[in-house]
Amino acid sequence: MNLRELSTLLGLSQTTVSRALNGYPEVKEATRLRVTAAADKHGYHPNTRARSLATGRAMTIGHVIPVSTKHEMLNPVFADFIAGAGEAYAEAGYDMILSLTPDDQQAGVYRKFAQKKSVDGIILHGPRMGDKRIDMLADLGLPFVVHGRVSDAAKPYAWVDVNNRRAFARAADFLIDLGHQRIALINGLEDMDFALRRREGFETALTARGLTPLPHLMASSEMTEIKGHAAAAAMLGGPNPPTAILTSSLISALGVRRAIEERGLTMGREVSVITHDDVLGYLPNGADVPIYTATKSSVRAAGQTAAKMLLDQINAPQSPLPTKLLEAELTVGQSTGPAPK
Amino acid sequence: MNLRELSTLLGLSQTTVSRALNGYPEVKEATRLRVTAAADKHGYHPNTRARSLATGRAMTIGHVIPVSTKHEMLNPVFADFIAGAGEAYAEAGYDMILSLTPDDQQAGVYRKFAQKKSVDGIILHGPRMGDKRIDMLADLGLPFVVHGRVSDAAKPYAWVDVNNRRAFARAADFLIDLGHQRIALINGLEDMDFALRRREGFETALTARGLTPLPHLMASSEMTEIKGHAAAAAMLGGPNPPTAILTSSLISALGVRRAIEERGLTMGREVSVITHDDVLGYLPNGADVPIYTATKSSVRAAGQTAAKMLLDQINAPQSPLPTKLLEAELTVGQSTGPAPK
DNA sequence: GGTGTCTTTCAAAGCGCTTTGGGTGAGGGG
DNA sequence: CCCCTCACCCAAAGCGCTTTGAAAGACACC
Repeated sequence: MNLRELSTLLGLSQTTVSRALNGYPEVKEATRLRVTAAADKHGYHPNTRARSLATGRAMTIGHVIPVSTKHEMLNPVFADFIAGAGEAYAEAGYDMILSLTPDDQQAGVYRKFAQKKSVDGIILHGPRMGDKRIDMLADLGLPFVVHGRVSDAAKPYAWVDVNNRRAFARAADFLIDLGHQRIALINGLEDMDFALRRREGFETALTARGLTPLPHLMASSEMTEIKGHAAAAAMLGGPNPPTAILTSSLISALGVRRAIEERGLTMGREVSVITHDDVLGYLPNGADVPIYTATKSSVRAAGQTAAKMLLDQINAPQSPLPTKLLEAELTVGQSTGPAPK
Repeated sequence: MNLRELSTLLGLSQTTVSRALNGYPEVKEATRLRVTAAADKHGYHPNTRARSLATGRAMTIGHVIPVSTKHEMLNPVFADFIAGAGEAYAEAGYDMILSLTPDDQQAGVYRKFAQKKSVDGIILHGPRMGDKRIDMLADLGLPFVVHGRVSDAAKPYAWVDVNNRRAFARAADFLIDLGHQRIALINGLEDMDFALRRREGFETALTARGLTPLPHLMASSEMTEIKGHAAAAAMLGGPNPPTAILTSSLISALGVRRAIEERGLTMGREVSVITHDDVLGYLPNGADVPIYTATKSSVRAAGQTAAKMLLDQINAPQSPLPTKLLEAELTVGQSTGPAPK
């Protein structure tokens, strides 16, 4: 069923039917009702491709997910972020197209998106230090919102980000208040912008309280159970082991806990652990009482606000570039306690 | 830059330019080179919407991801599956559109996809017992491939699935060979088709070897660390505790291990564990020597083959419906050992 | 009855591409 | 020299929709 068939069926012109369905005022209420009823009955939905060709709007948002060529790994937060964004799109009648792209082909993908006119806007994931994608996208004139920030971008841009610096500073402060002196940081890969900010927050808090960040108590690697375990095991087995550990993700924290228990220690007693928690649906941090003390910030919520911001940009291109800093909340669980005397 | 501009720039007709770019034989090799060079230089890519309107092919595949309305949870395997599928699409020049859809709105989404002509085919995720989506899609006449199977579908359909029954039977056999008698199953939610098959395989293997599957040693819940821990803790703390546990996912297995160690036991000695491992990128099971004995089957690879099957279906609609059963490999790690005397 | 103002409807153009159905000129055979 | 066949290129239709510009009808007012 297409517009022509529907209109001849109704004995009306395509114009009238189209206007009736799209809510234009030039059509009598009675006819509108007749039209919508018929459309419903025959399950008529306008052909997306024809419609976007005519309107110039794709009603589609592109997500470009970087796939590391080195590790072939997909950051598990994307799934939740996209779930959040998807809700916003569904509500606004937008579709989402996903492009898994190796690091080195990113630029081309954005250009193609712009030239093929297949999306009205883009969400940029996983920004890195000195990411050149931002300036490129700004030049393309395609609205976009970044999940995260790039510290040294030349042009202004729209973004949604967690206040990583403050979150990790607060977590460190909390541990220091508990009397901990040797605090370790098990961070994500520090070519990611968010990881850098976390370290900055961590170091700032320590020095502000008169402590010196110790190199042997700072690790940076992929955020997996294995790597978390390895880093923690090395630190706990080395000289001057930490009494507290800050971790960048719940998955690493699982490994850290394993390393602690392997040494016959108890998390929350001999060694305290605070983790950042992206609140992923399949990795709940405790049910009632949270197990891990954590800086919580829902990635899903971030996805939702990023999507809404992008849609706003698309509908009002002249408005100033929106930015949104999400604060993580520090929830206390059973993984922290006073420093052993 | 659009086709008209490009063609006047070259002093050729749109027809010739289009043909040159699309590899038709009616154009001299010299002109083709001239055309492609100009297209490259100006970064010309045909407008997707116009092209698909003209050809009738969307060059897009739809993935409908069910979002449980109850738990609001997104199965983490989707990310890896989609990464695999994405590779296949990128290679074939297809786009992927994602629709996160609450359970109860699935039907509508498929209908819309079909009517709006926005996709050429669909991949169906997370099939359940008695899933009605299959018959519906078959009626719509849109090519589709199911990730998983539906035991009681009325019509034939294309699918890719792991041989869950055999995988779990082999795992159980392996444990029985090691002398285990009280073997537990910590399964996923059993309204999912794959979970049911796993239980069938488990029970079949036990009875074939003269053992009786015990209700108190079979649990079924979401596959999270927390739930895995809870189920294992209950079993190990109850009467007639298991000496071996079969688990449906690596994430649950982490919880199971935690429960074991909490009781002062050692995984692989007092209690053996075998898990199914979907080989997710961010959850590697050991680096060199695998930690967990596991039935391994890469979800990413499944995504890739599913995507290829779908593209084949689209290009040759008359060919018989393809199906592909992937065998899981049983890799031995440190989490299993002979039954304690 | 003529004029003007709304309201309601329509015909047709246009979005950017592919594809059908020629057309033109060069080369070869009779 | 004429005709036929290729090789190469082009004009125009059509994909299904939105939107512009205009026409037709209804109504009121003078």
